[in-house]
Amino acid sequence: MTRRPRIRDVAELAGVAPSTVSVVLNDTEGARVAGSTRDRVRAAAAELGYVPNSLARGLRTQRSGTLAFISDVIATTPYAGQLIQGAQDAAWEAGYLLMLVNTGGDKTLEEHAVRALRQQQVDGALYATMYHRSVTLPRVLDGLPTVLLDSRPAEGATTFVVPDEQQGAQSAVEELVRHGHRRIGFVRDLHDGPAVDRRLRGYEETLTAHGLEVDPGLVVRERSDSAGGDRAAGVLLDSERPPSAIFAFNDQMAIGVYRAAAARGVRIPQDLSVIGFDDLYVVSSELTPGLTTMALPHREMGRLAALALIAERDGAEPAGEMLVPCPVVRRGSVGPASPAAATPH
Amino acid sequence: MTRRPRIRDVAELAGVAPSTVSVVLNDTEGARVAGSTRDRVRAAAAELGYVPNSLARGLRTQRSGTLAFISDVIATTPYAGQLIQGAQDAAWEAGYLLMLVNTGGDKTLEEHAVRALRQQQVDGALYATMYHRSVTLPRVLDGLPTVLLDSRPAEGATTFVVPDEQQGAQSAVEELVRHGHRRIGFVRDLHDGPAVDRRLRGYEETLTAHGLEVDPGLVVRERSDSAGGDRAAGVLLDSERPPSAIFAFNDQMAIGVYRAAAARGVRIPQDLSVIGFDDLYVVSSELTPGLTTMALPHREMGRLAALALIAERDGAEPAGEMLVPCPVVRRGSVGPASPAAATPH
DNA sequence: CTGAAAGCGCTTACAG
DNA sequence: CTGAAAGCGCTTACAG
Repeated sequence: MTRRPRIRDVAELAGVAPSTVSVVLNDTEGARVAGSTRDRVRAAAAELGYVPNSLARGLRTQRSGTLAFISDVIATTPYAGQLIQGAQDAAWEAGYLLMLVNTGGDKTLEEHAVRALRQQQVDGALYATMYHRSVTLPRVLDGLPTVLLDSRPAEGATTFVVPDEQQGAQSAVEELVRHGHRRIGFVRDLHDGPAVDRRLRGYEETLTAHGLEVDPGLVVRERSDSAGGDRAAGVLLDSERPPSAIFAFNDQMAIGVYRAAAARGVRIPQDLSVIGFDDLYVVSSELTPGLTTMALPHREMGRLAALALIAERDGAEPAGEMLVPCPVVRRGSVGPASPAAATPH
Repeated sequence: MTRRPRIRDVAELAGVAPSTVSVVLNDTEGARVAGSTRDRVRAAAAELGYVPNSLARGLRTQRSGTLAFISDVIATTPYAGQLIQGAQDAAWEAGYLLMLVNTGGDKTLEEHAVRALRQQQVDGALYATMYHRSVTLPRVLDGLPTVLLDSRPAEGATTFVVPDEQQGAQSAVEELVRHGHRRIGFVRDLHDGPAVDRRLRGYEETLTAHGLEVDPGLVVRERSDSAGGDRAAGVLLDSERPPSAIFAFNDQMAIGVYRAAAARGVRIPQDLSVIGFDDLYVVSSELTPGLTTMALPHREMGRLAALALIAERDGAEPAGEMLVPCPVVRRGSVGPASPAAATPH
């Protein structure tokens, strides 16, 4: 393998100075180069297969053309890929490449990693978390343009991109109301957090907006896994006045709702409508009937975050909170409310 | 934010030349520097929070300290994370950072991306695919140390890291034989490929090794999704002499096996044992009973690939084929063979 | 044991 | 319209 050509090789072949090659290949503003010279330079570069060395360029311009993608354990979840994909696509279009680091939530590793990333002169950082939560940025990130992905800053005014949880919950409930449901249960996570808080608010406000009663007895707290969903739905289905529809905090809990229904001979969607959240596709598409659920717009979030980061790096004002809408994905778990709804048989 | 310190700043503070700082901080071989000088340099570096600029270093040393991770659509599958995580961990330990590019299988994009990556002077490339298959490396990669991840080279002697499919199938069948099964069905993918070919061979050879009949009627070809698994298992369960156990090509097909069994009143594992492949955890752990399956060692594969790549970059001979064992993950779908096995009731 | 010089491969004022 | 020079921040022979 022969050595890669340098700018000087192109200059010699074209019979010009290296600086002229640089100016031509970069289309430098305000530099006047004769058309014939341009052509000669371009031809020479093409002939040699010249590709500029980004390290040398970065050293000179103080821009590396790379962005850090730092995440806790995100890359190991099924969603992560979309977040990365979206960020990468937007970065790519703007001429940036992503340097990836997964910290596994280890703060010491995180600090070392950020140091290594800064050493590589990344132009900015995307800081992503596994699910929507509140975080404190590590100090090593100080001074580097940073955008949070799927989390919000516990302090400070860092730009952040998160799903519009409240709108998602609102759309979910409206989907049910539209099908005639009037008593709608909500099986929620045990713990509070940005996601559950906003989904709960969206649920309550939408009920109110439609003149429906907000019955605390219809909201059951449980662990946010399928077993928890099973138990929570059990409480609802076994109550005096069972709901005709259940909105599950997430798809894992929705699996449990299916189980609770099956155990009681309650059919979905004939006797009970179910709507989930997250669109964990391996789950939602494999259930019978398929689960109607709110999708988390990970790809779009990744795109927007990268775009915002690049803009800030280029001097734009921090964008602050960026909410990305969650679209409904209709499968088969929502049907019309029937008078006999949720009555065990 | 004040400008980051350069090596000259450290040198001035320590009262030495920049070259001495470099030698001390890099622990350069064969360079004799007085202990007291070393201490002064280290103290000065620490005081200023000095971090060398990798771009400048890379320009000089012709090593960027970065590795490319190129994949088709891998980052969007649940497995991808582990592959990346393993590669990243190993790279990190060796002082490398990963630059990620997802091509989505687009060859034009791939070519541009590789060019950009080479422009960034990556020291080597990991080329990963979504599932075990045969690939032809793009020419733009010529001359760059490369290791294939989860795929094998259609031509050439590129080092590649893949799961040991045959051993996996062997372990799966032995797990069933150990439980007394003698008639074991195999529901396989419609198409041939490195994975299915080797799993089939492992299945057949293990049966033979145990003196069991290899009945072509026990191998059913279908689409490798749950619907396909459902149909294939149906054929097996409805046959004259149904098997007491089914080995599914992958977990998606295993879901279908569960469905076919349920539809016929065949209980798992009492009447029928099932073992899958892939350990698609969202699936395998949510089924009832939990699915016993062969895990794809993605994390380990990522580790080994990165290690092999770095070794080659450092002058080692290409390692060729690297097989990584697939461990069995026991849940609840394998039980003892019973005489009444798989008899519908 | 330590320092001065050259050079990695670019880009950017600055001359002409 | 084009070229010569300086410099980005390091490391590496080479002197001394």
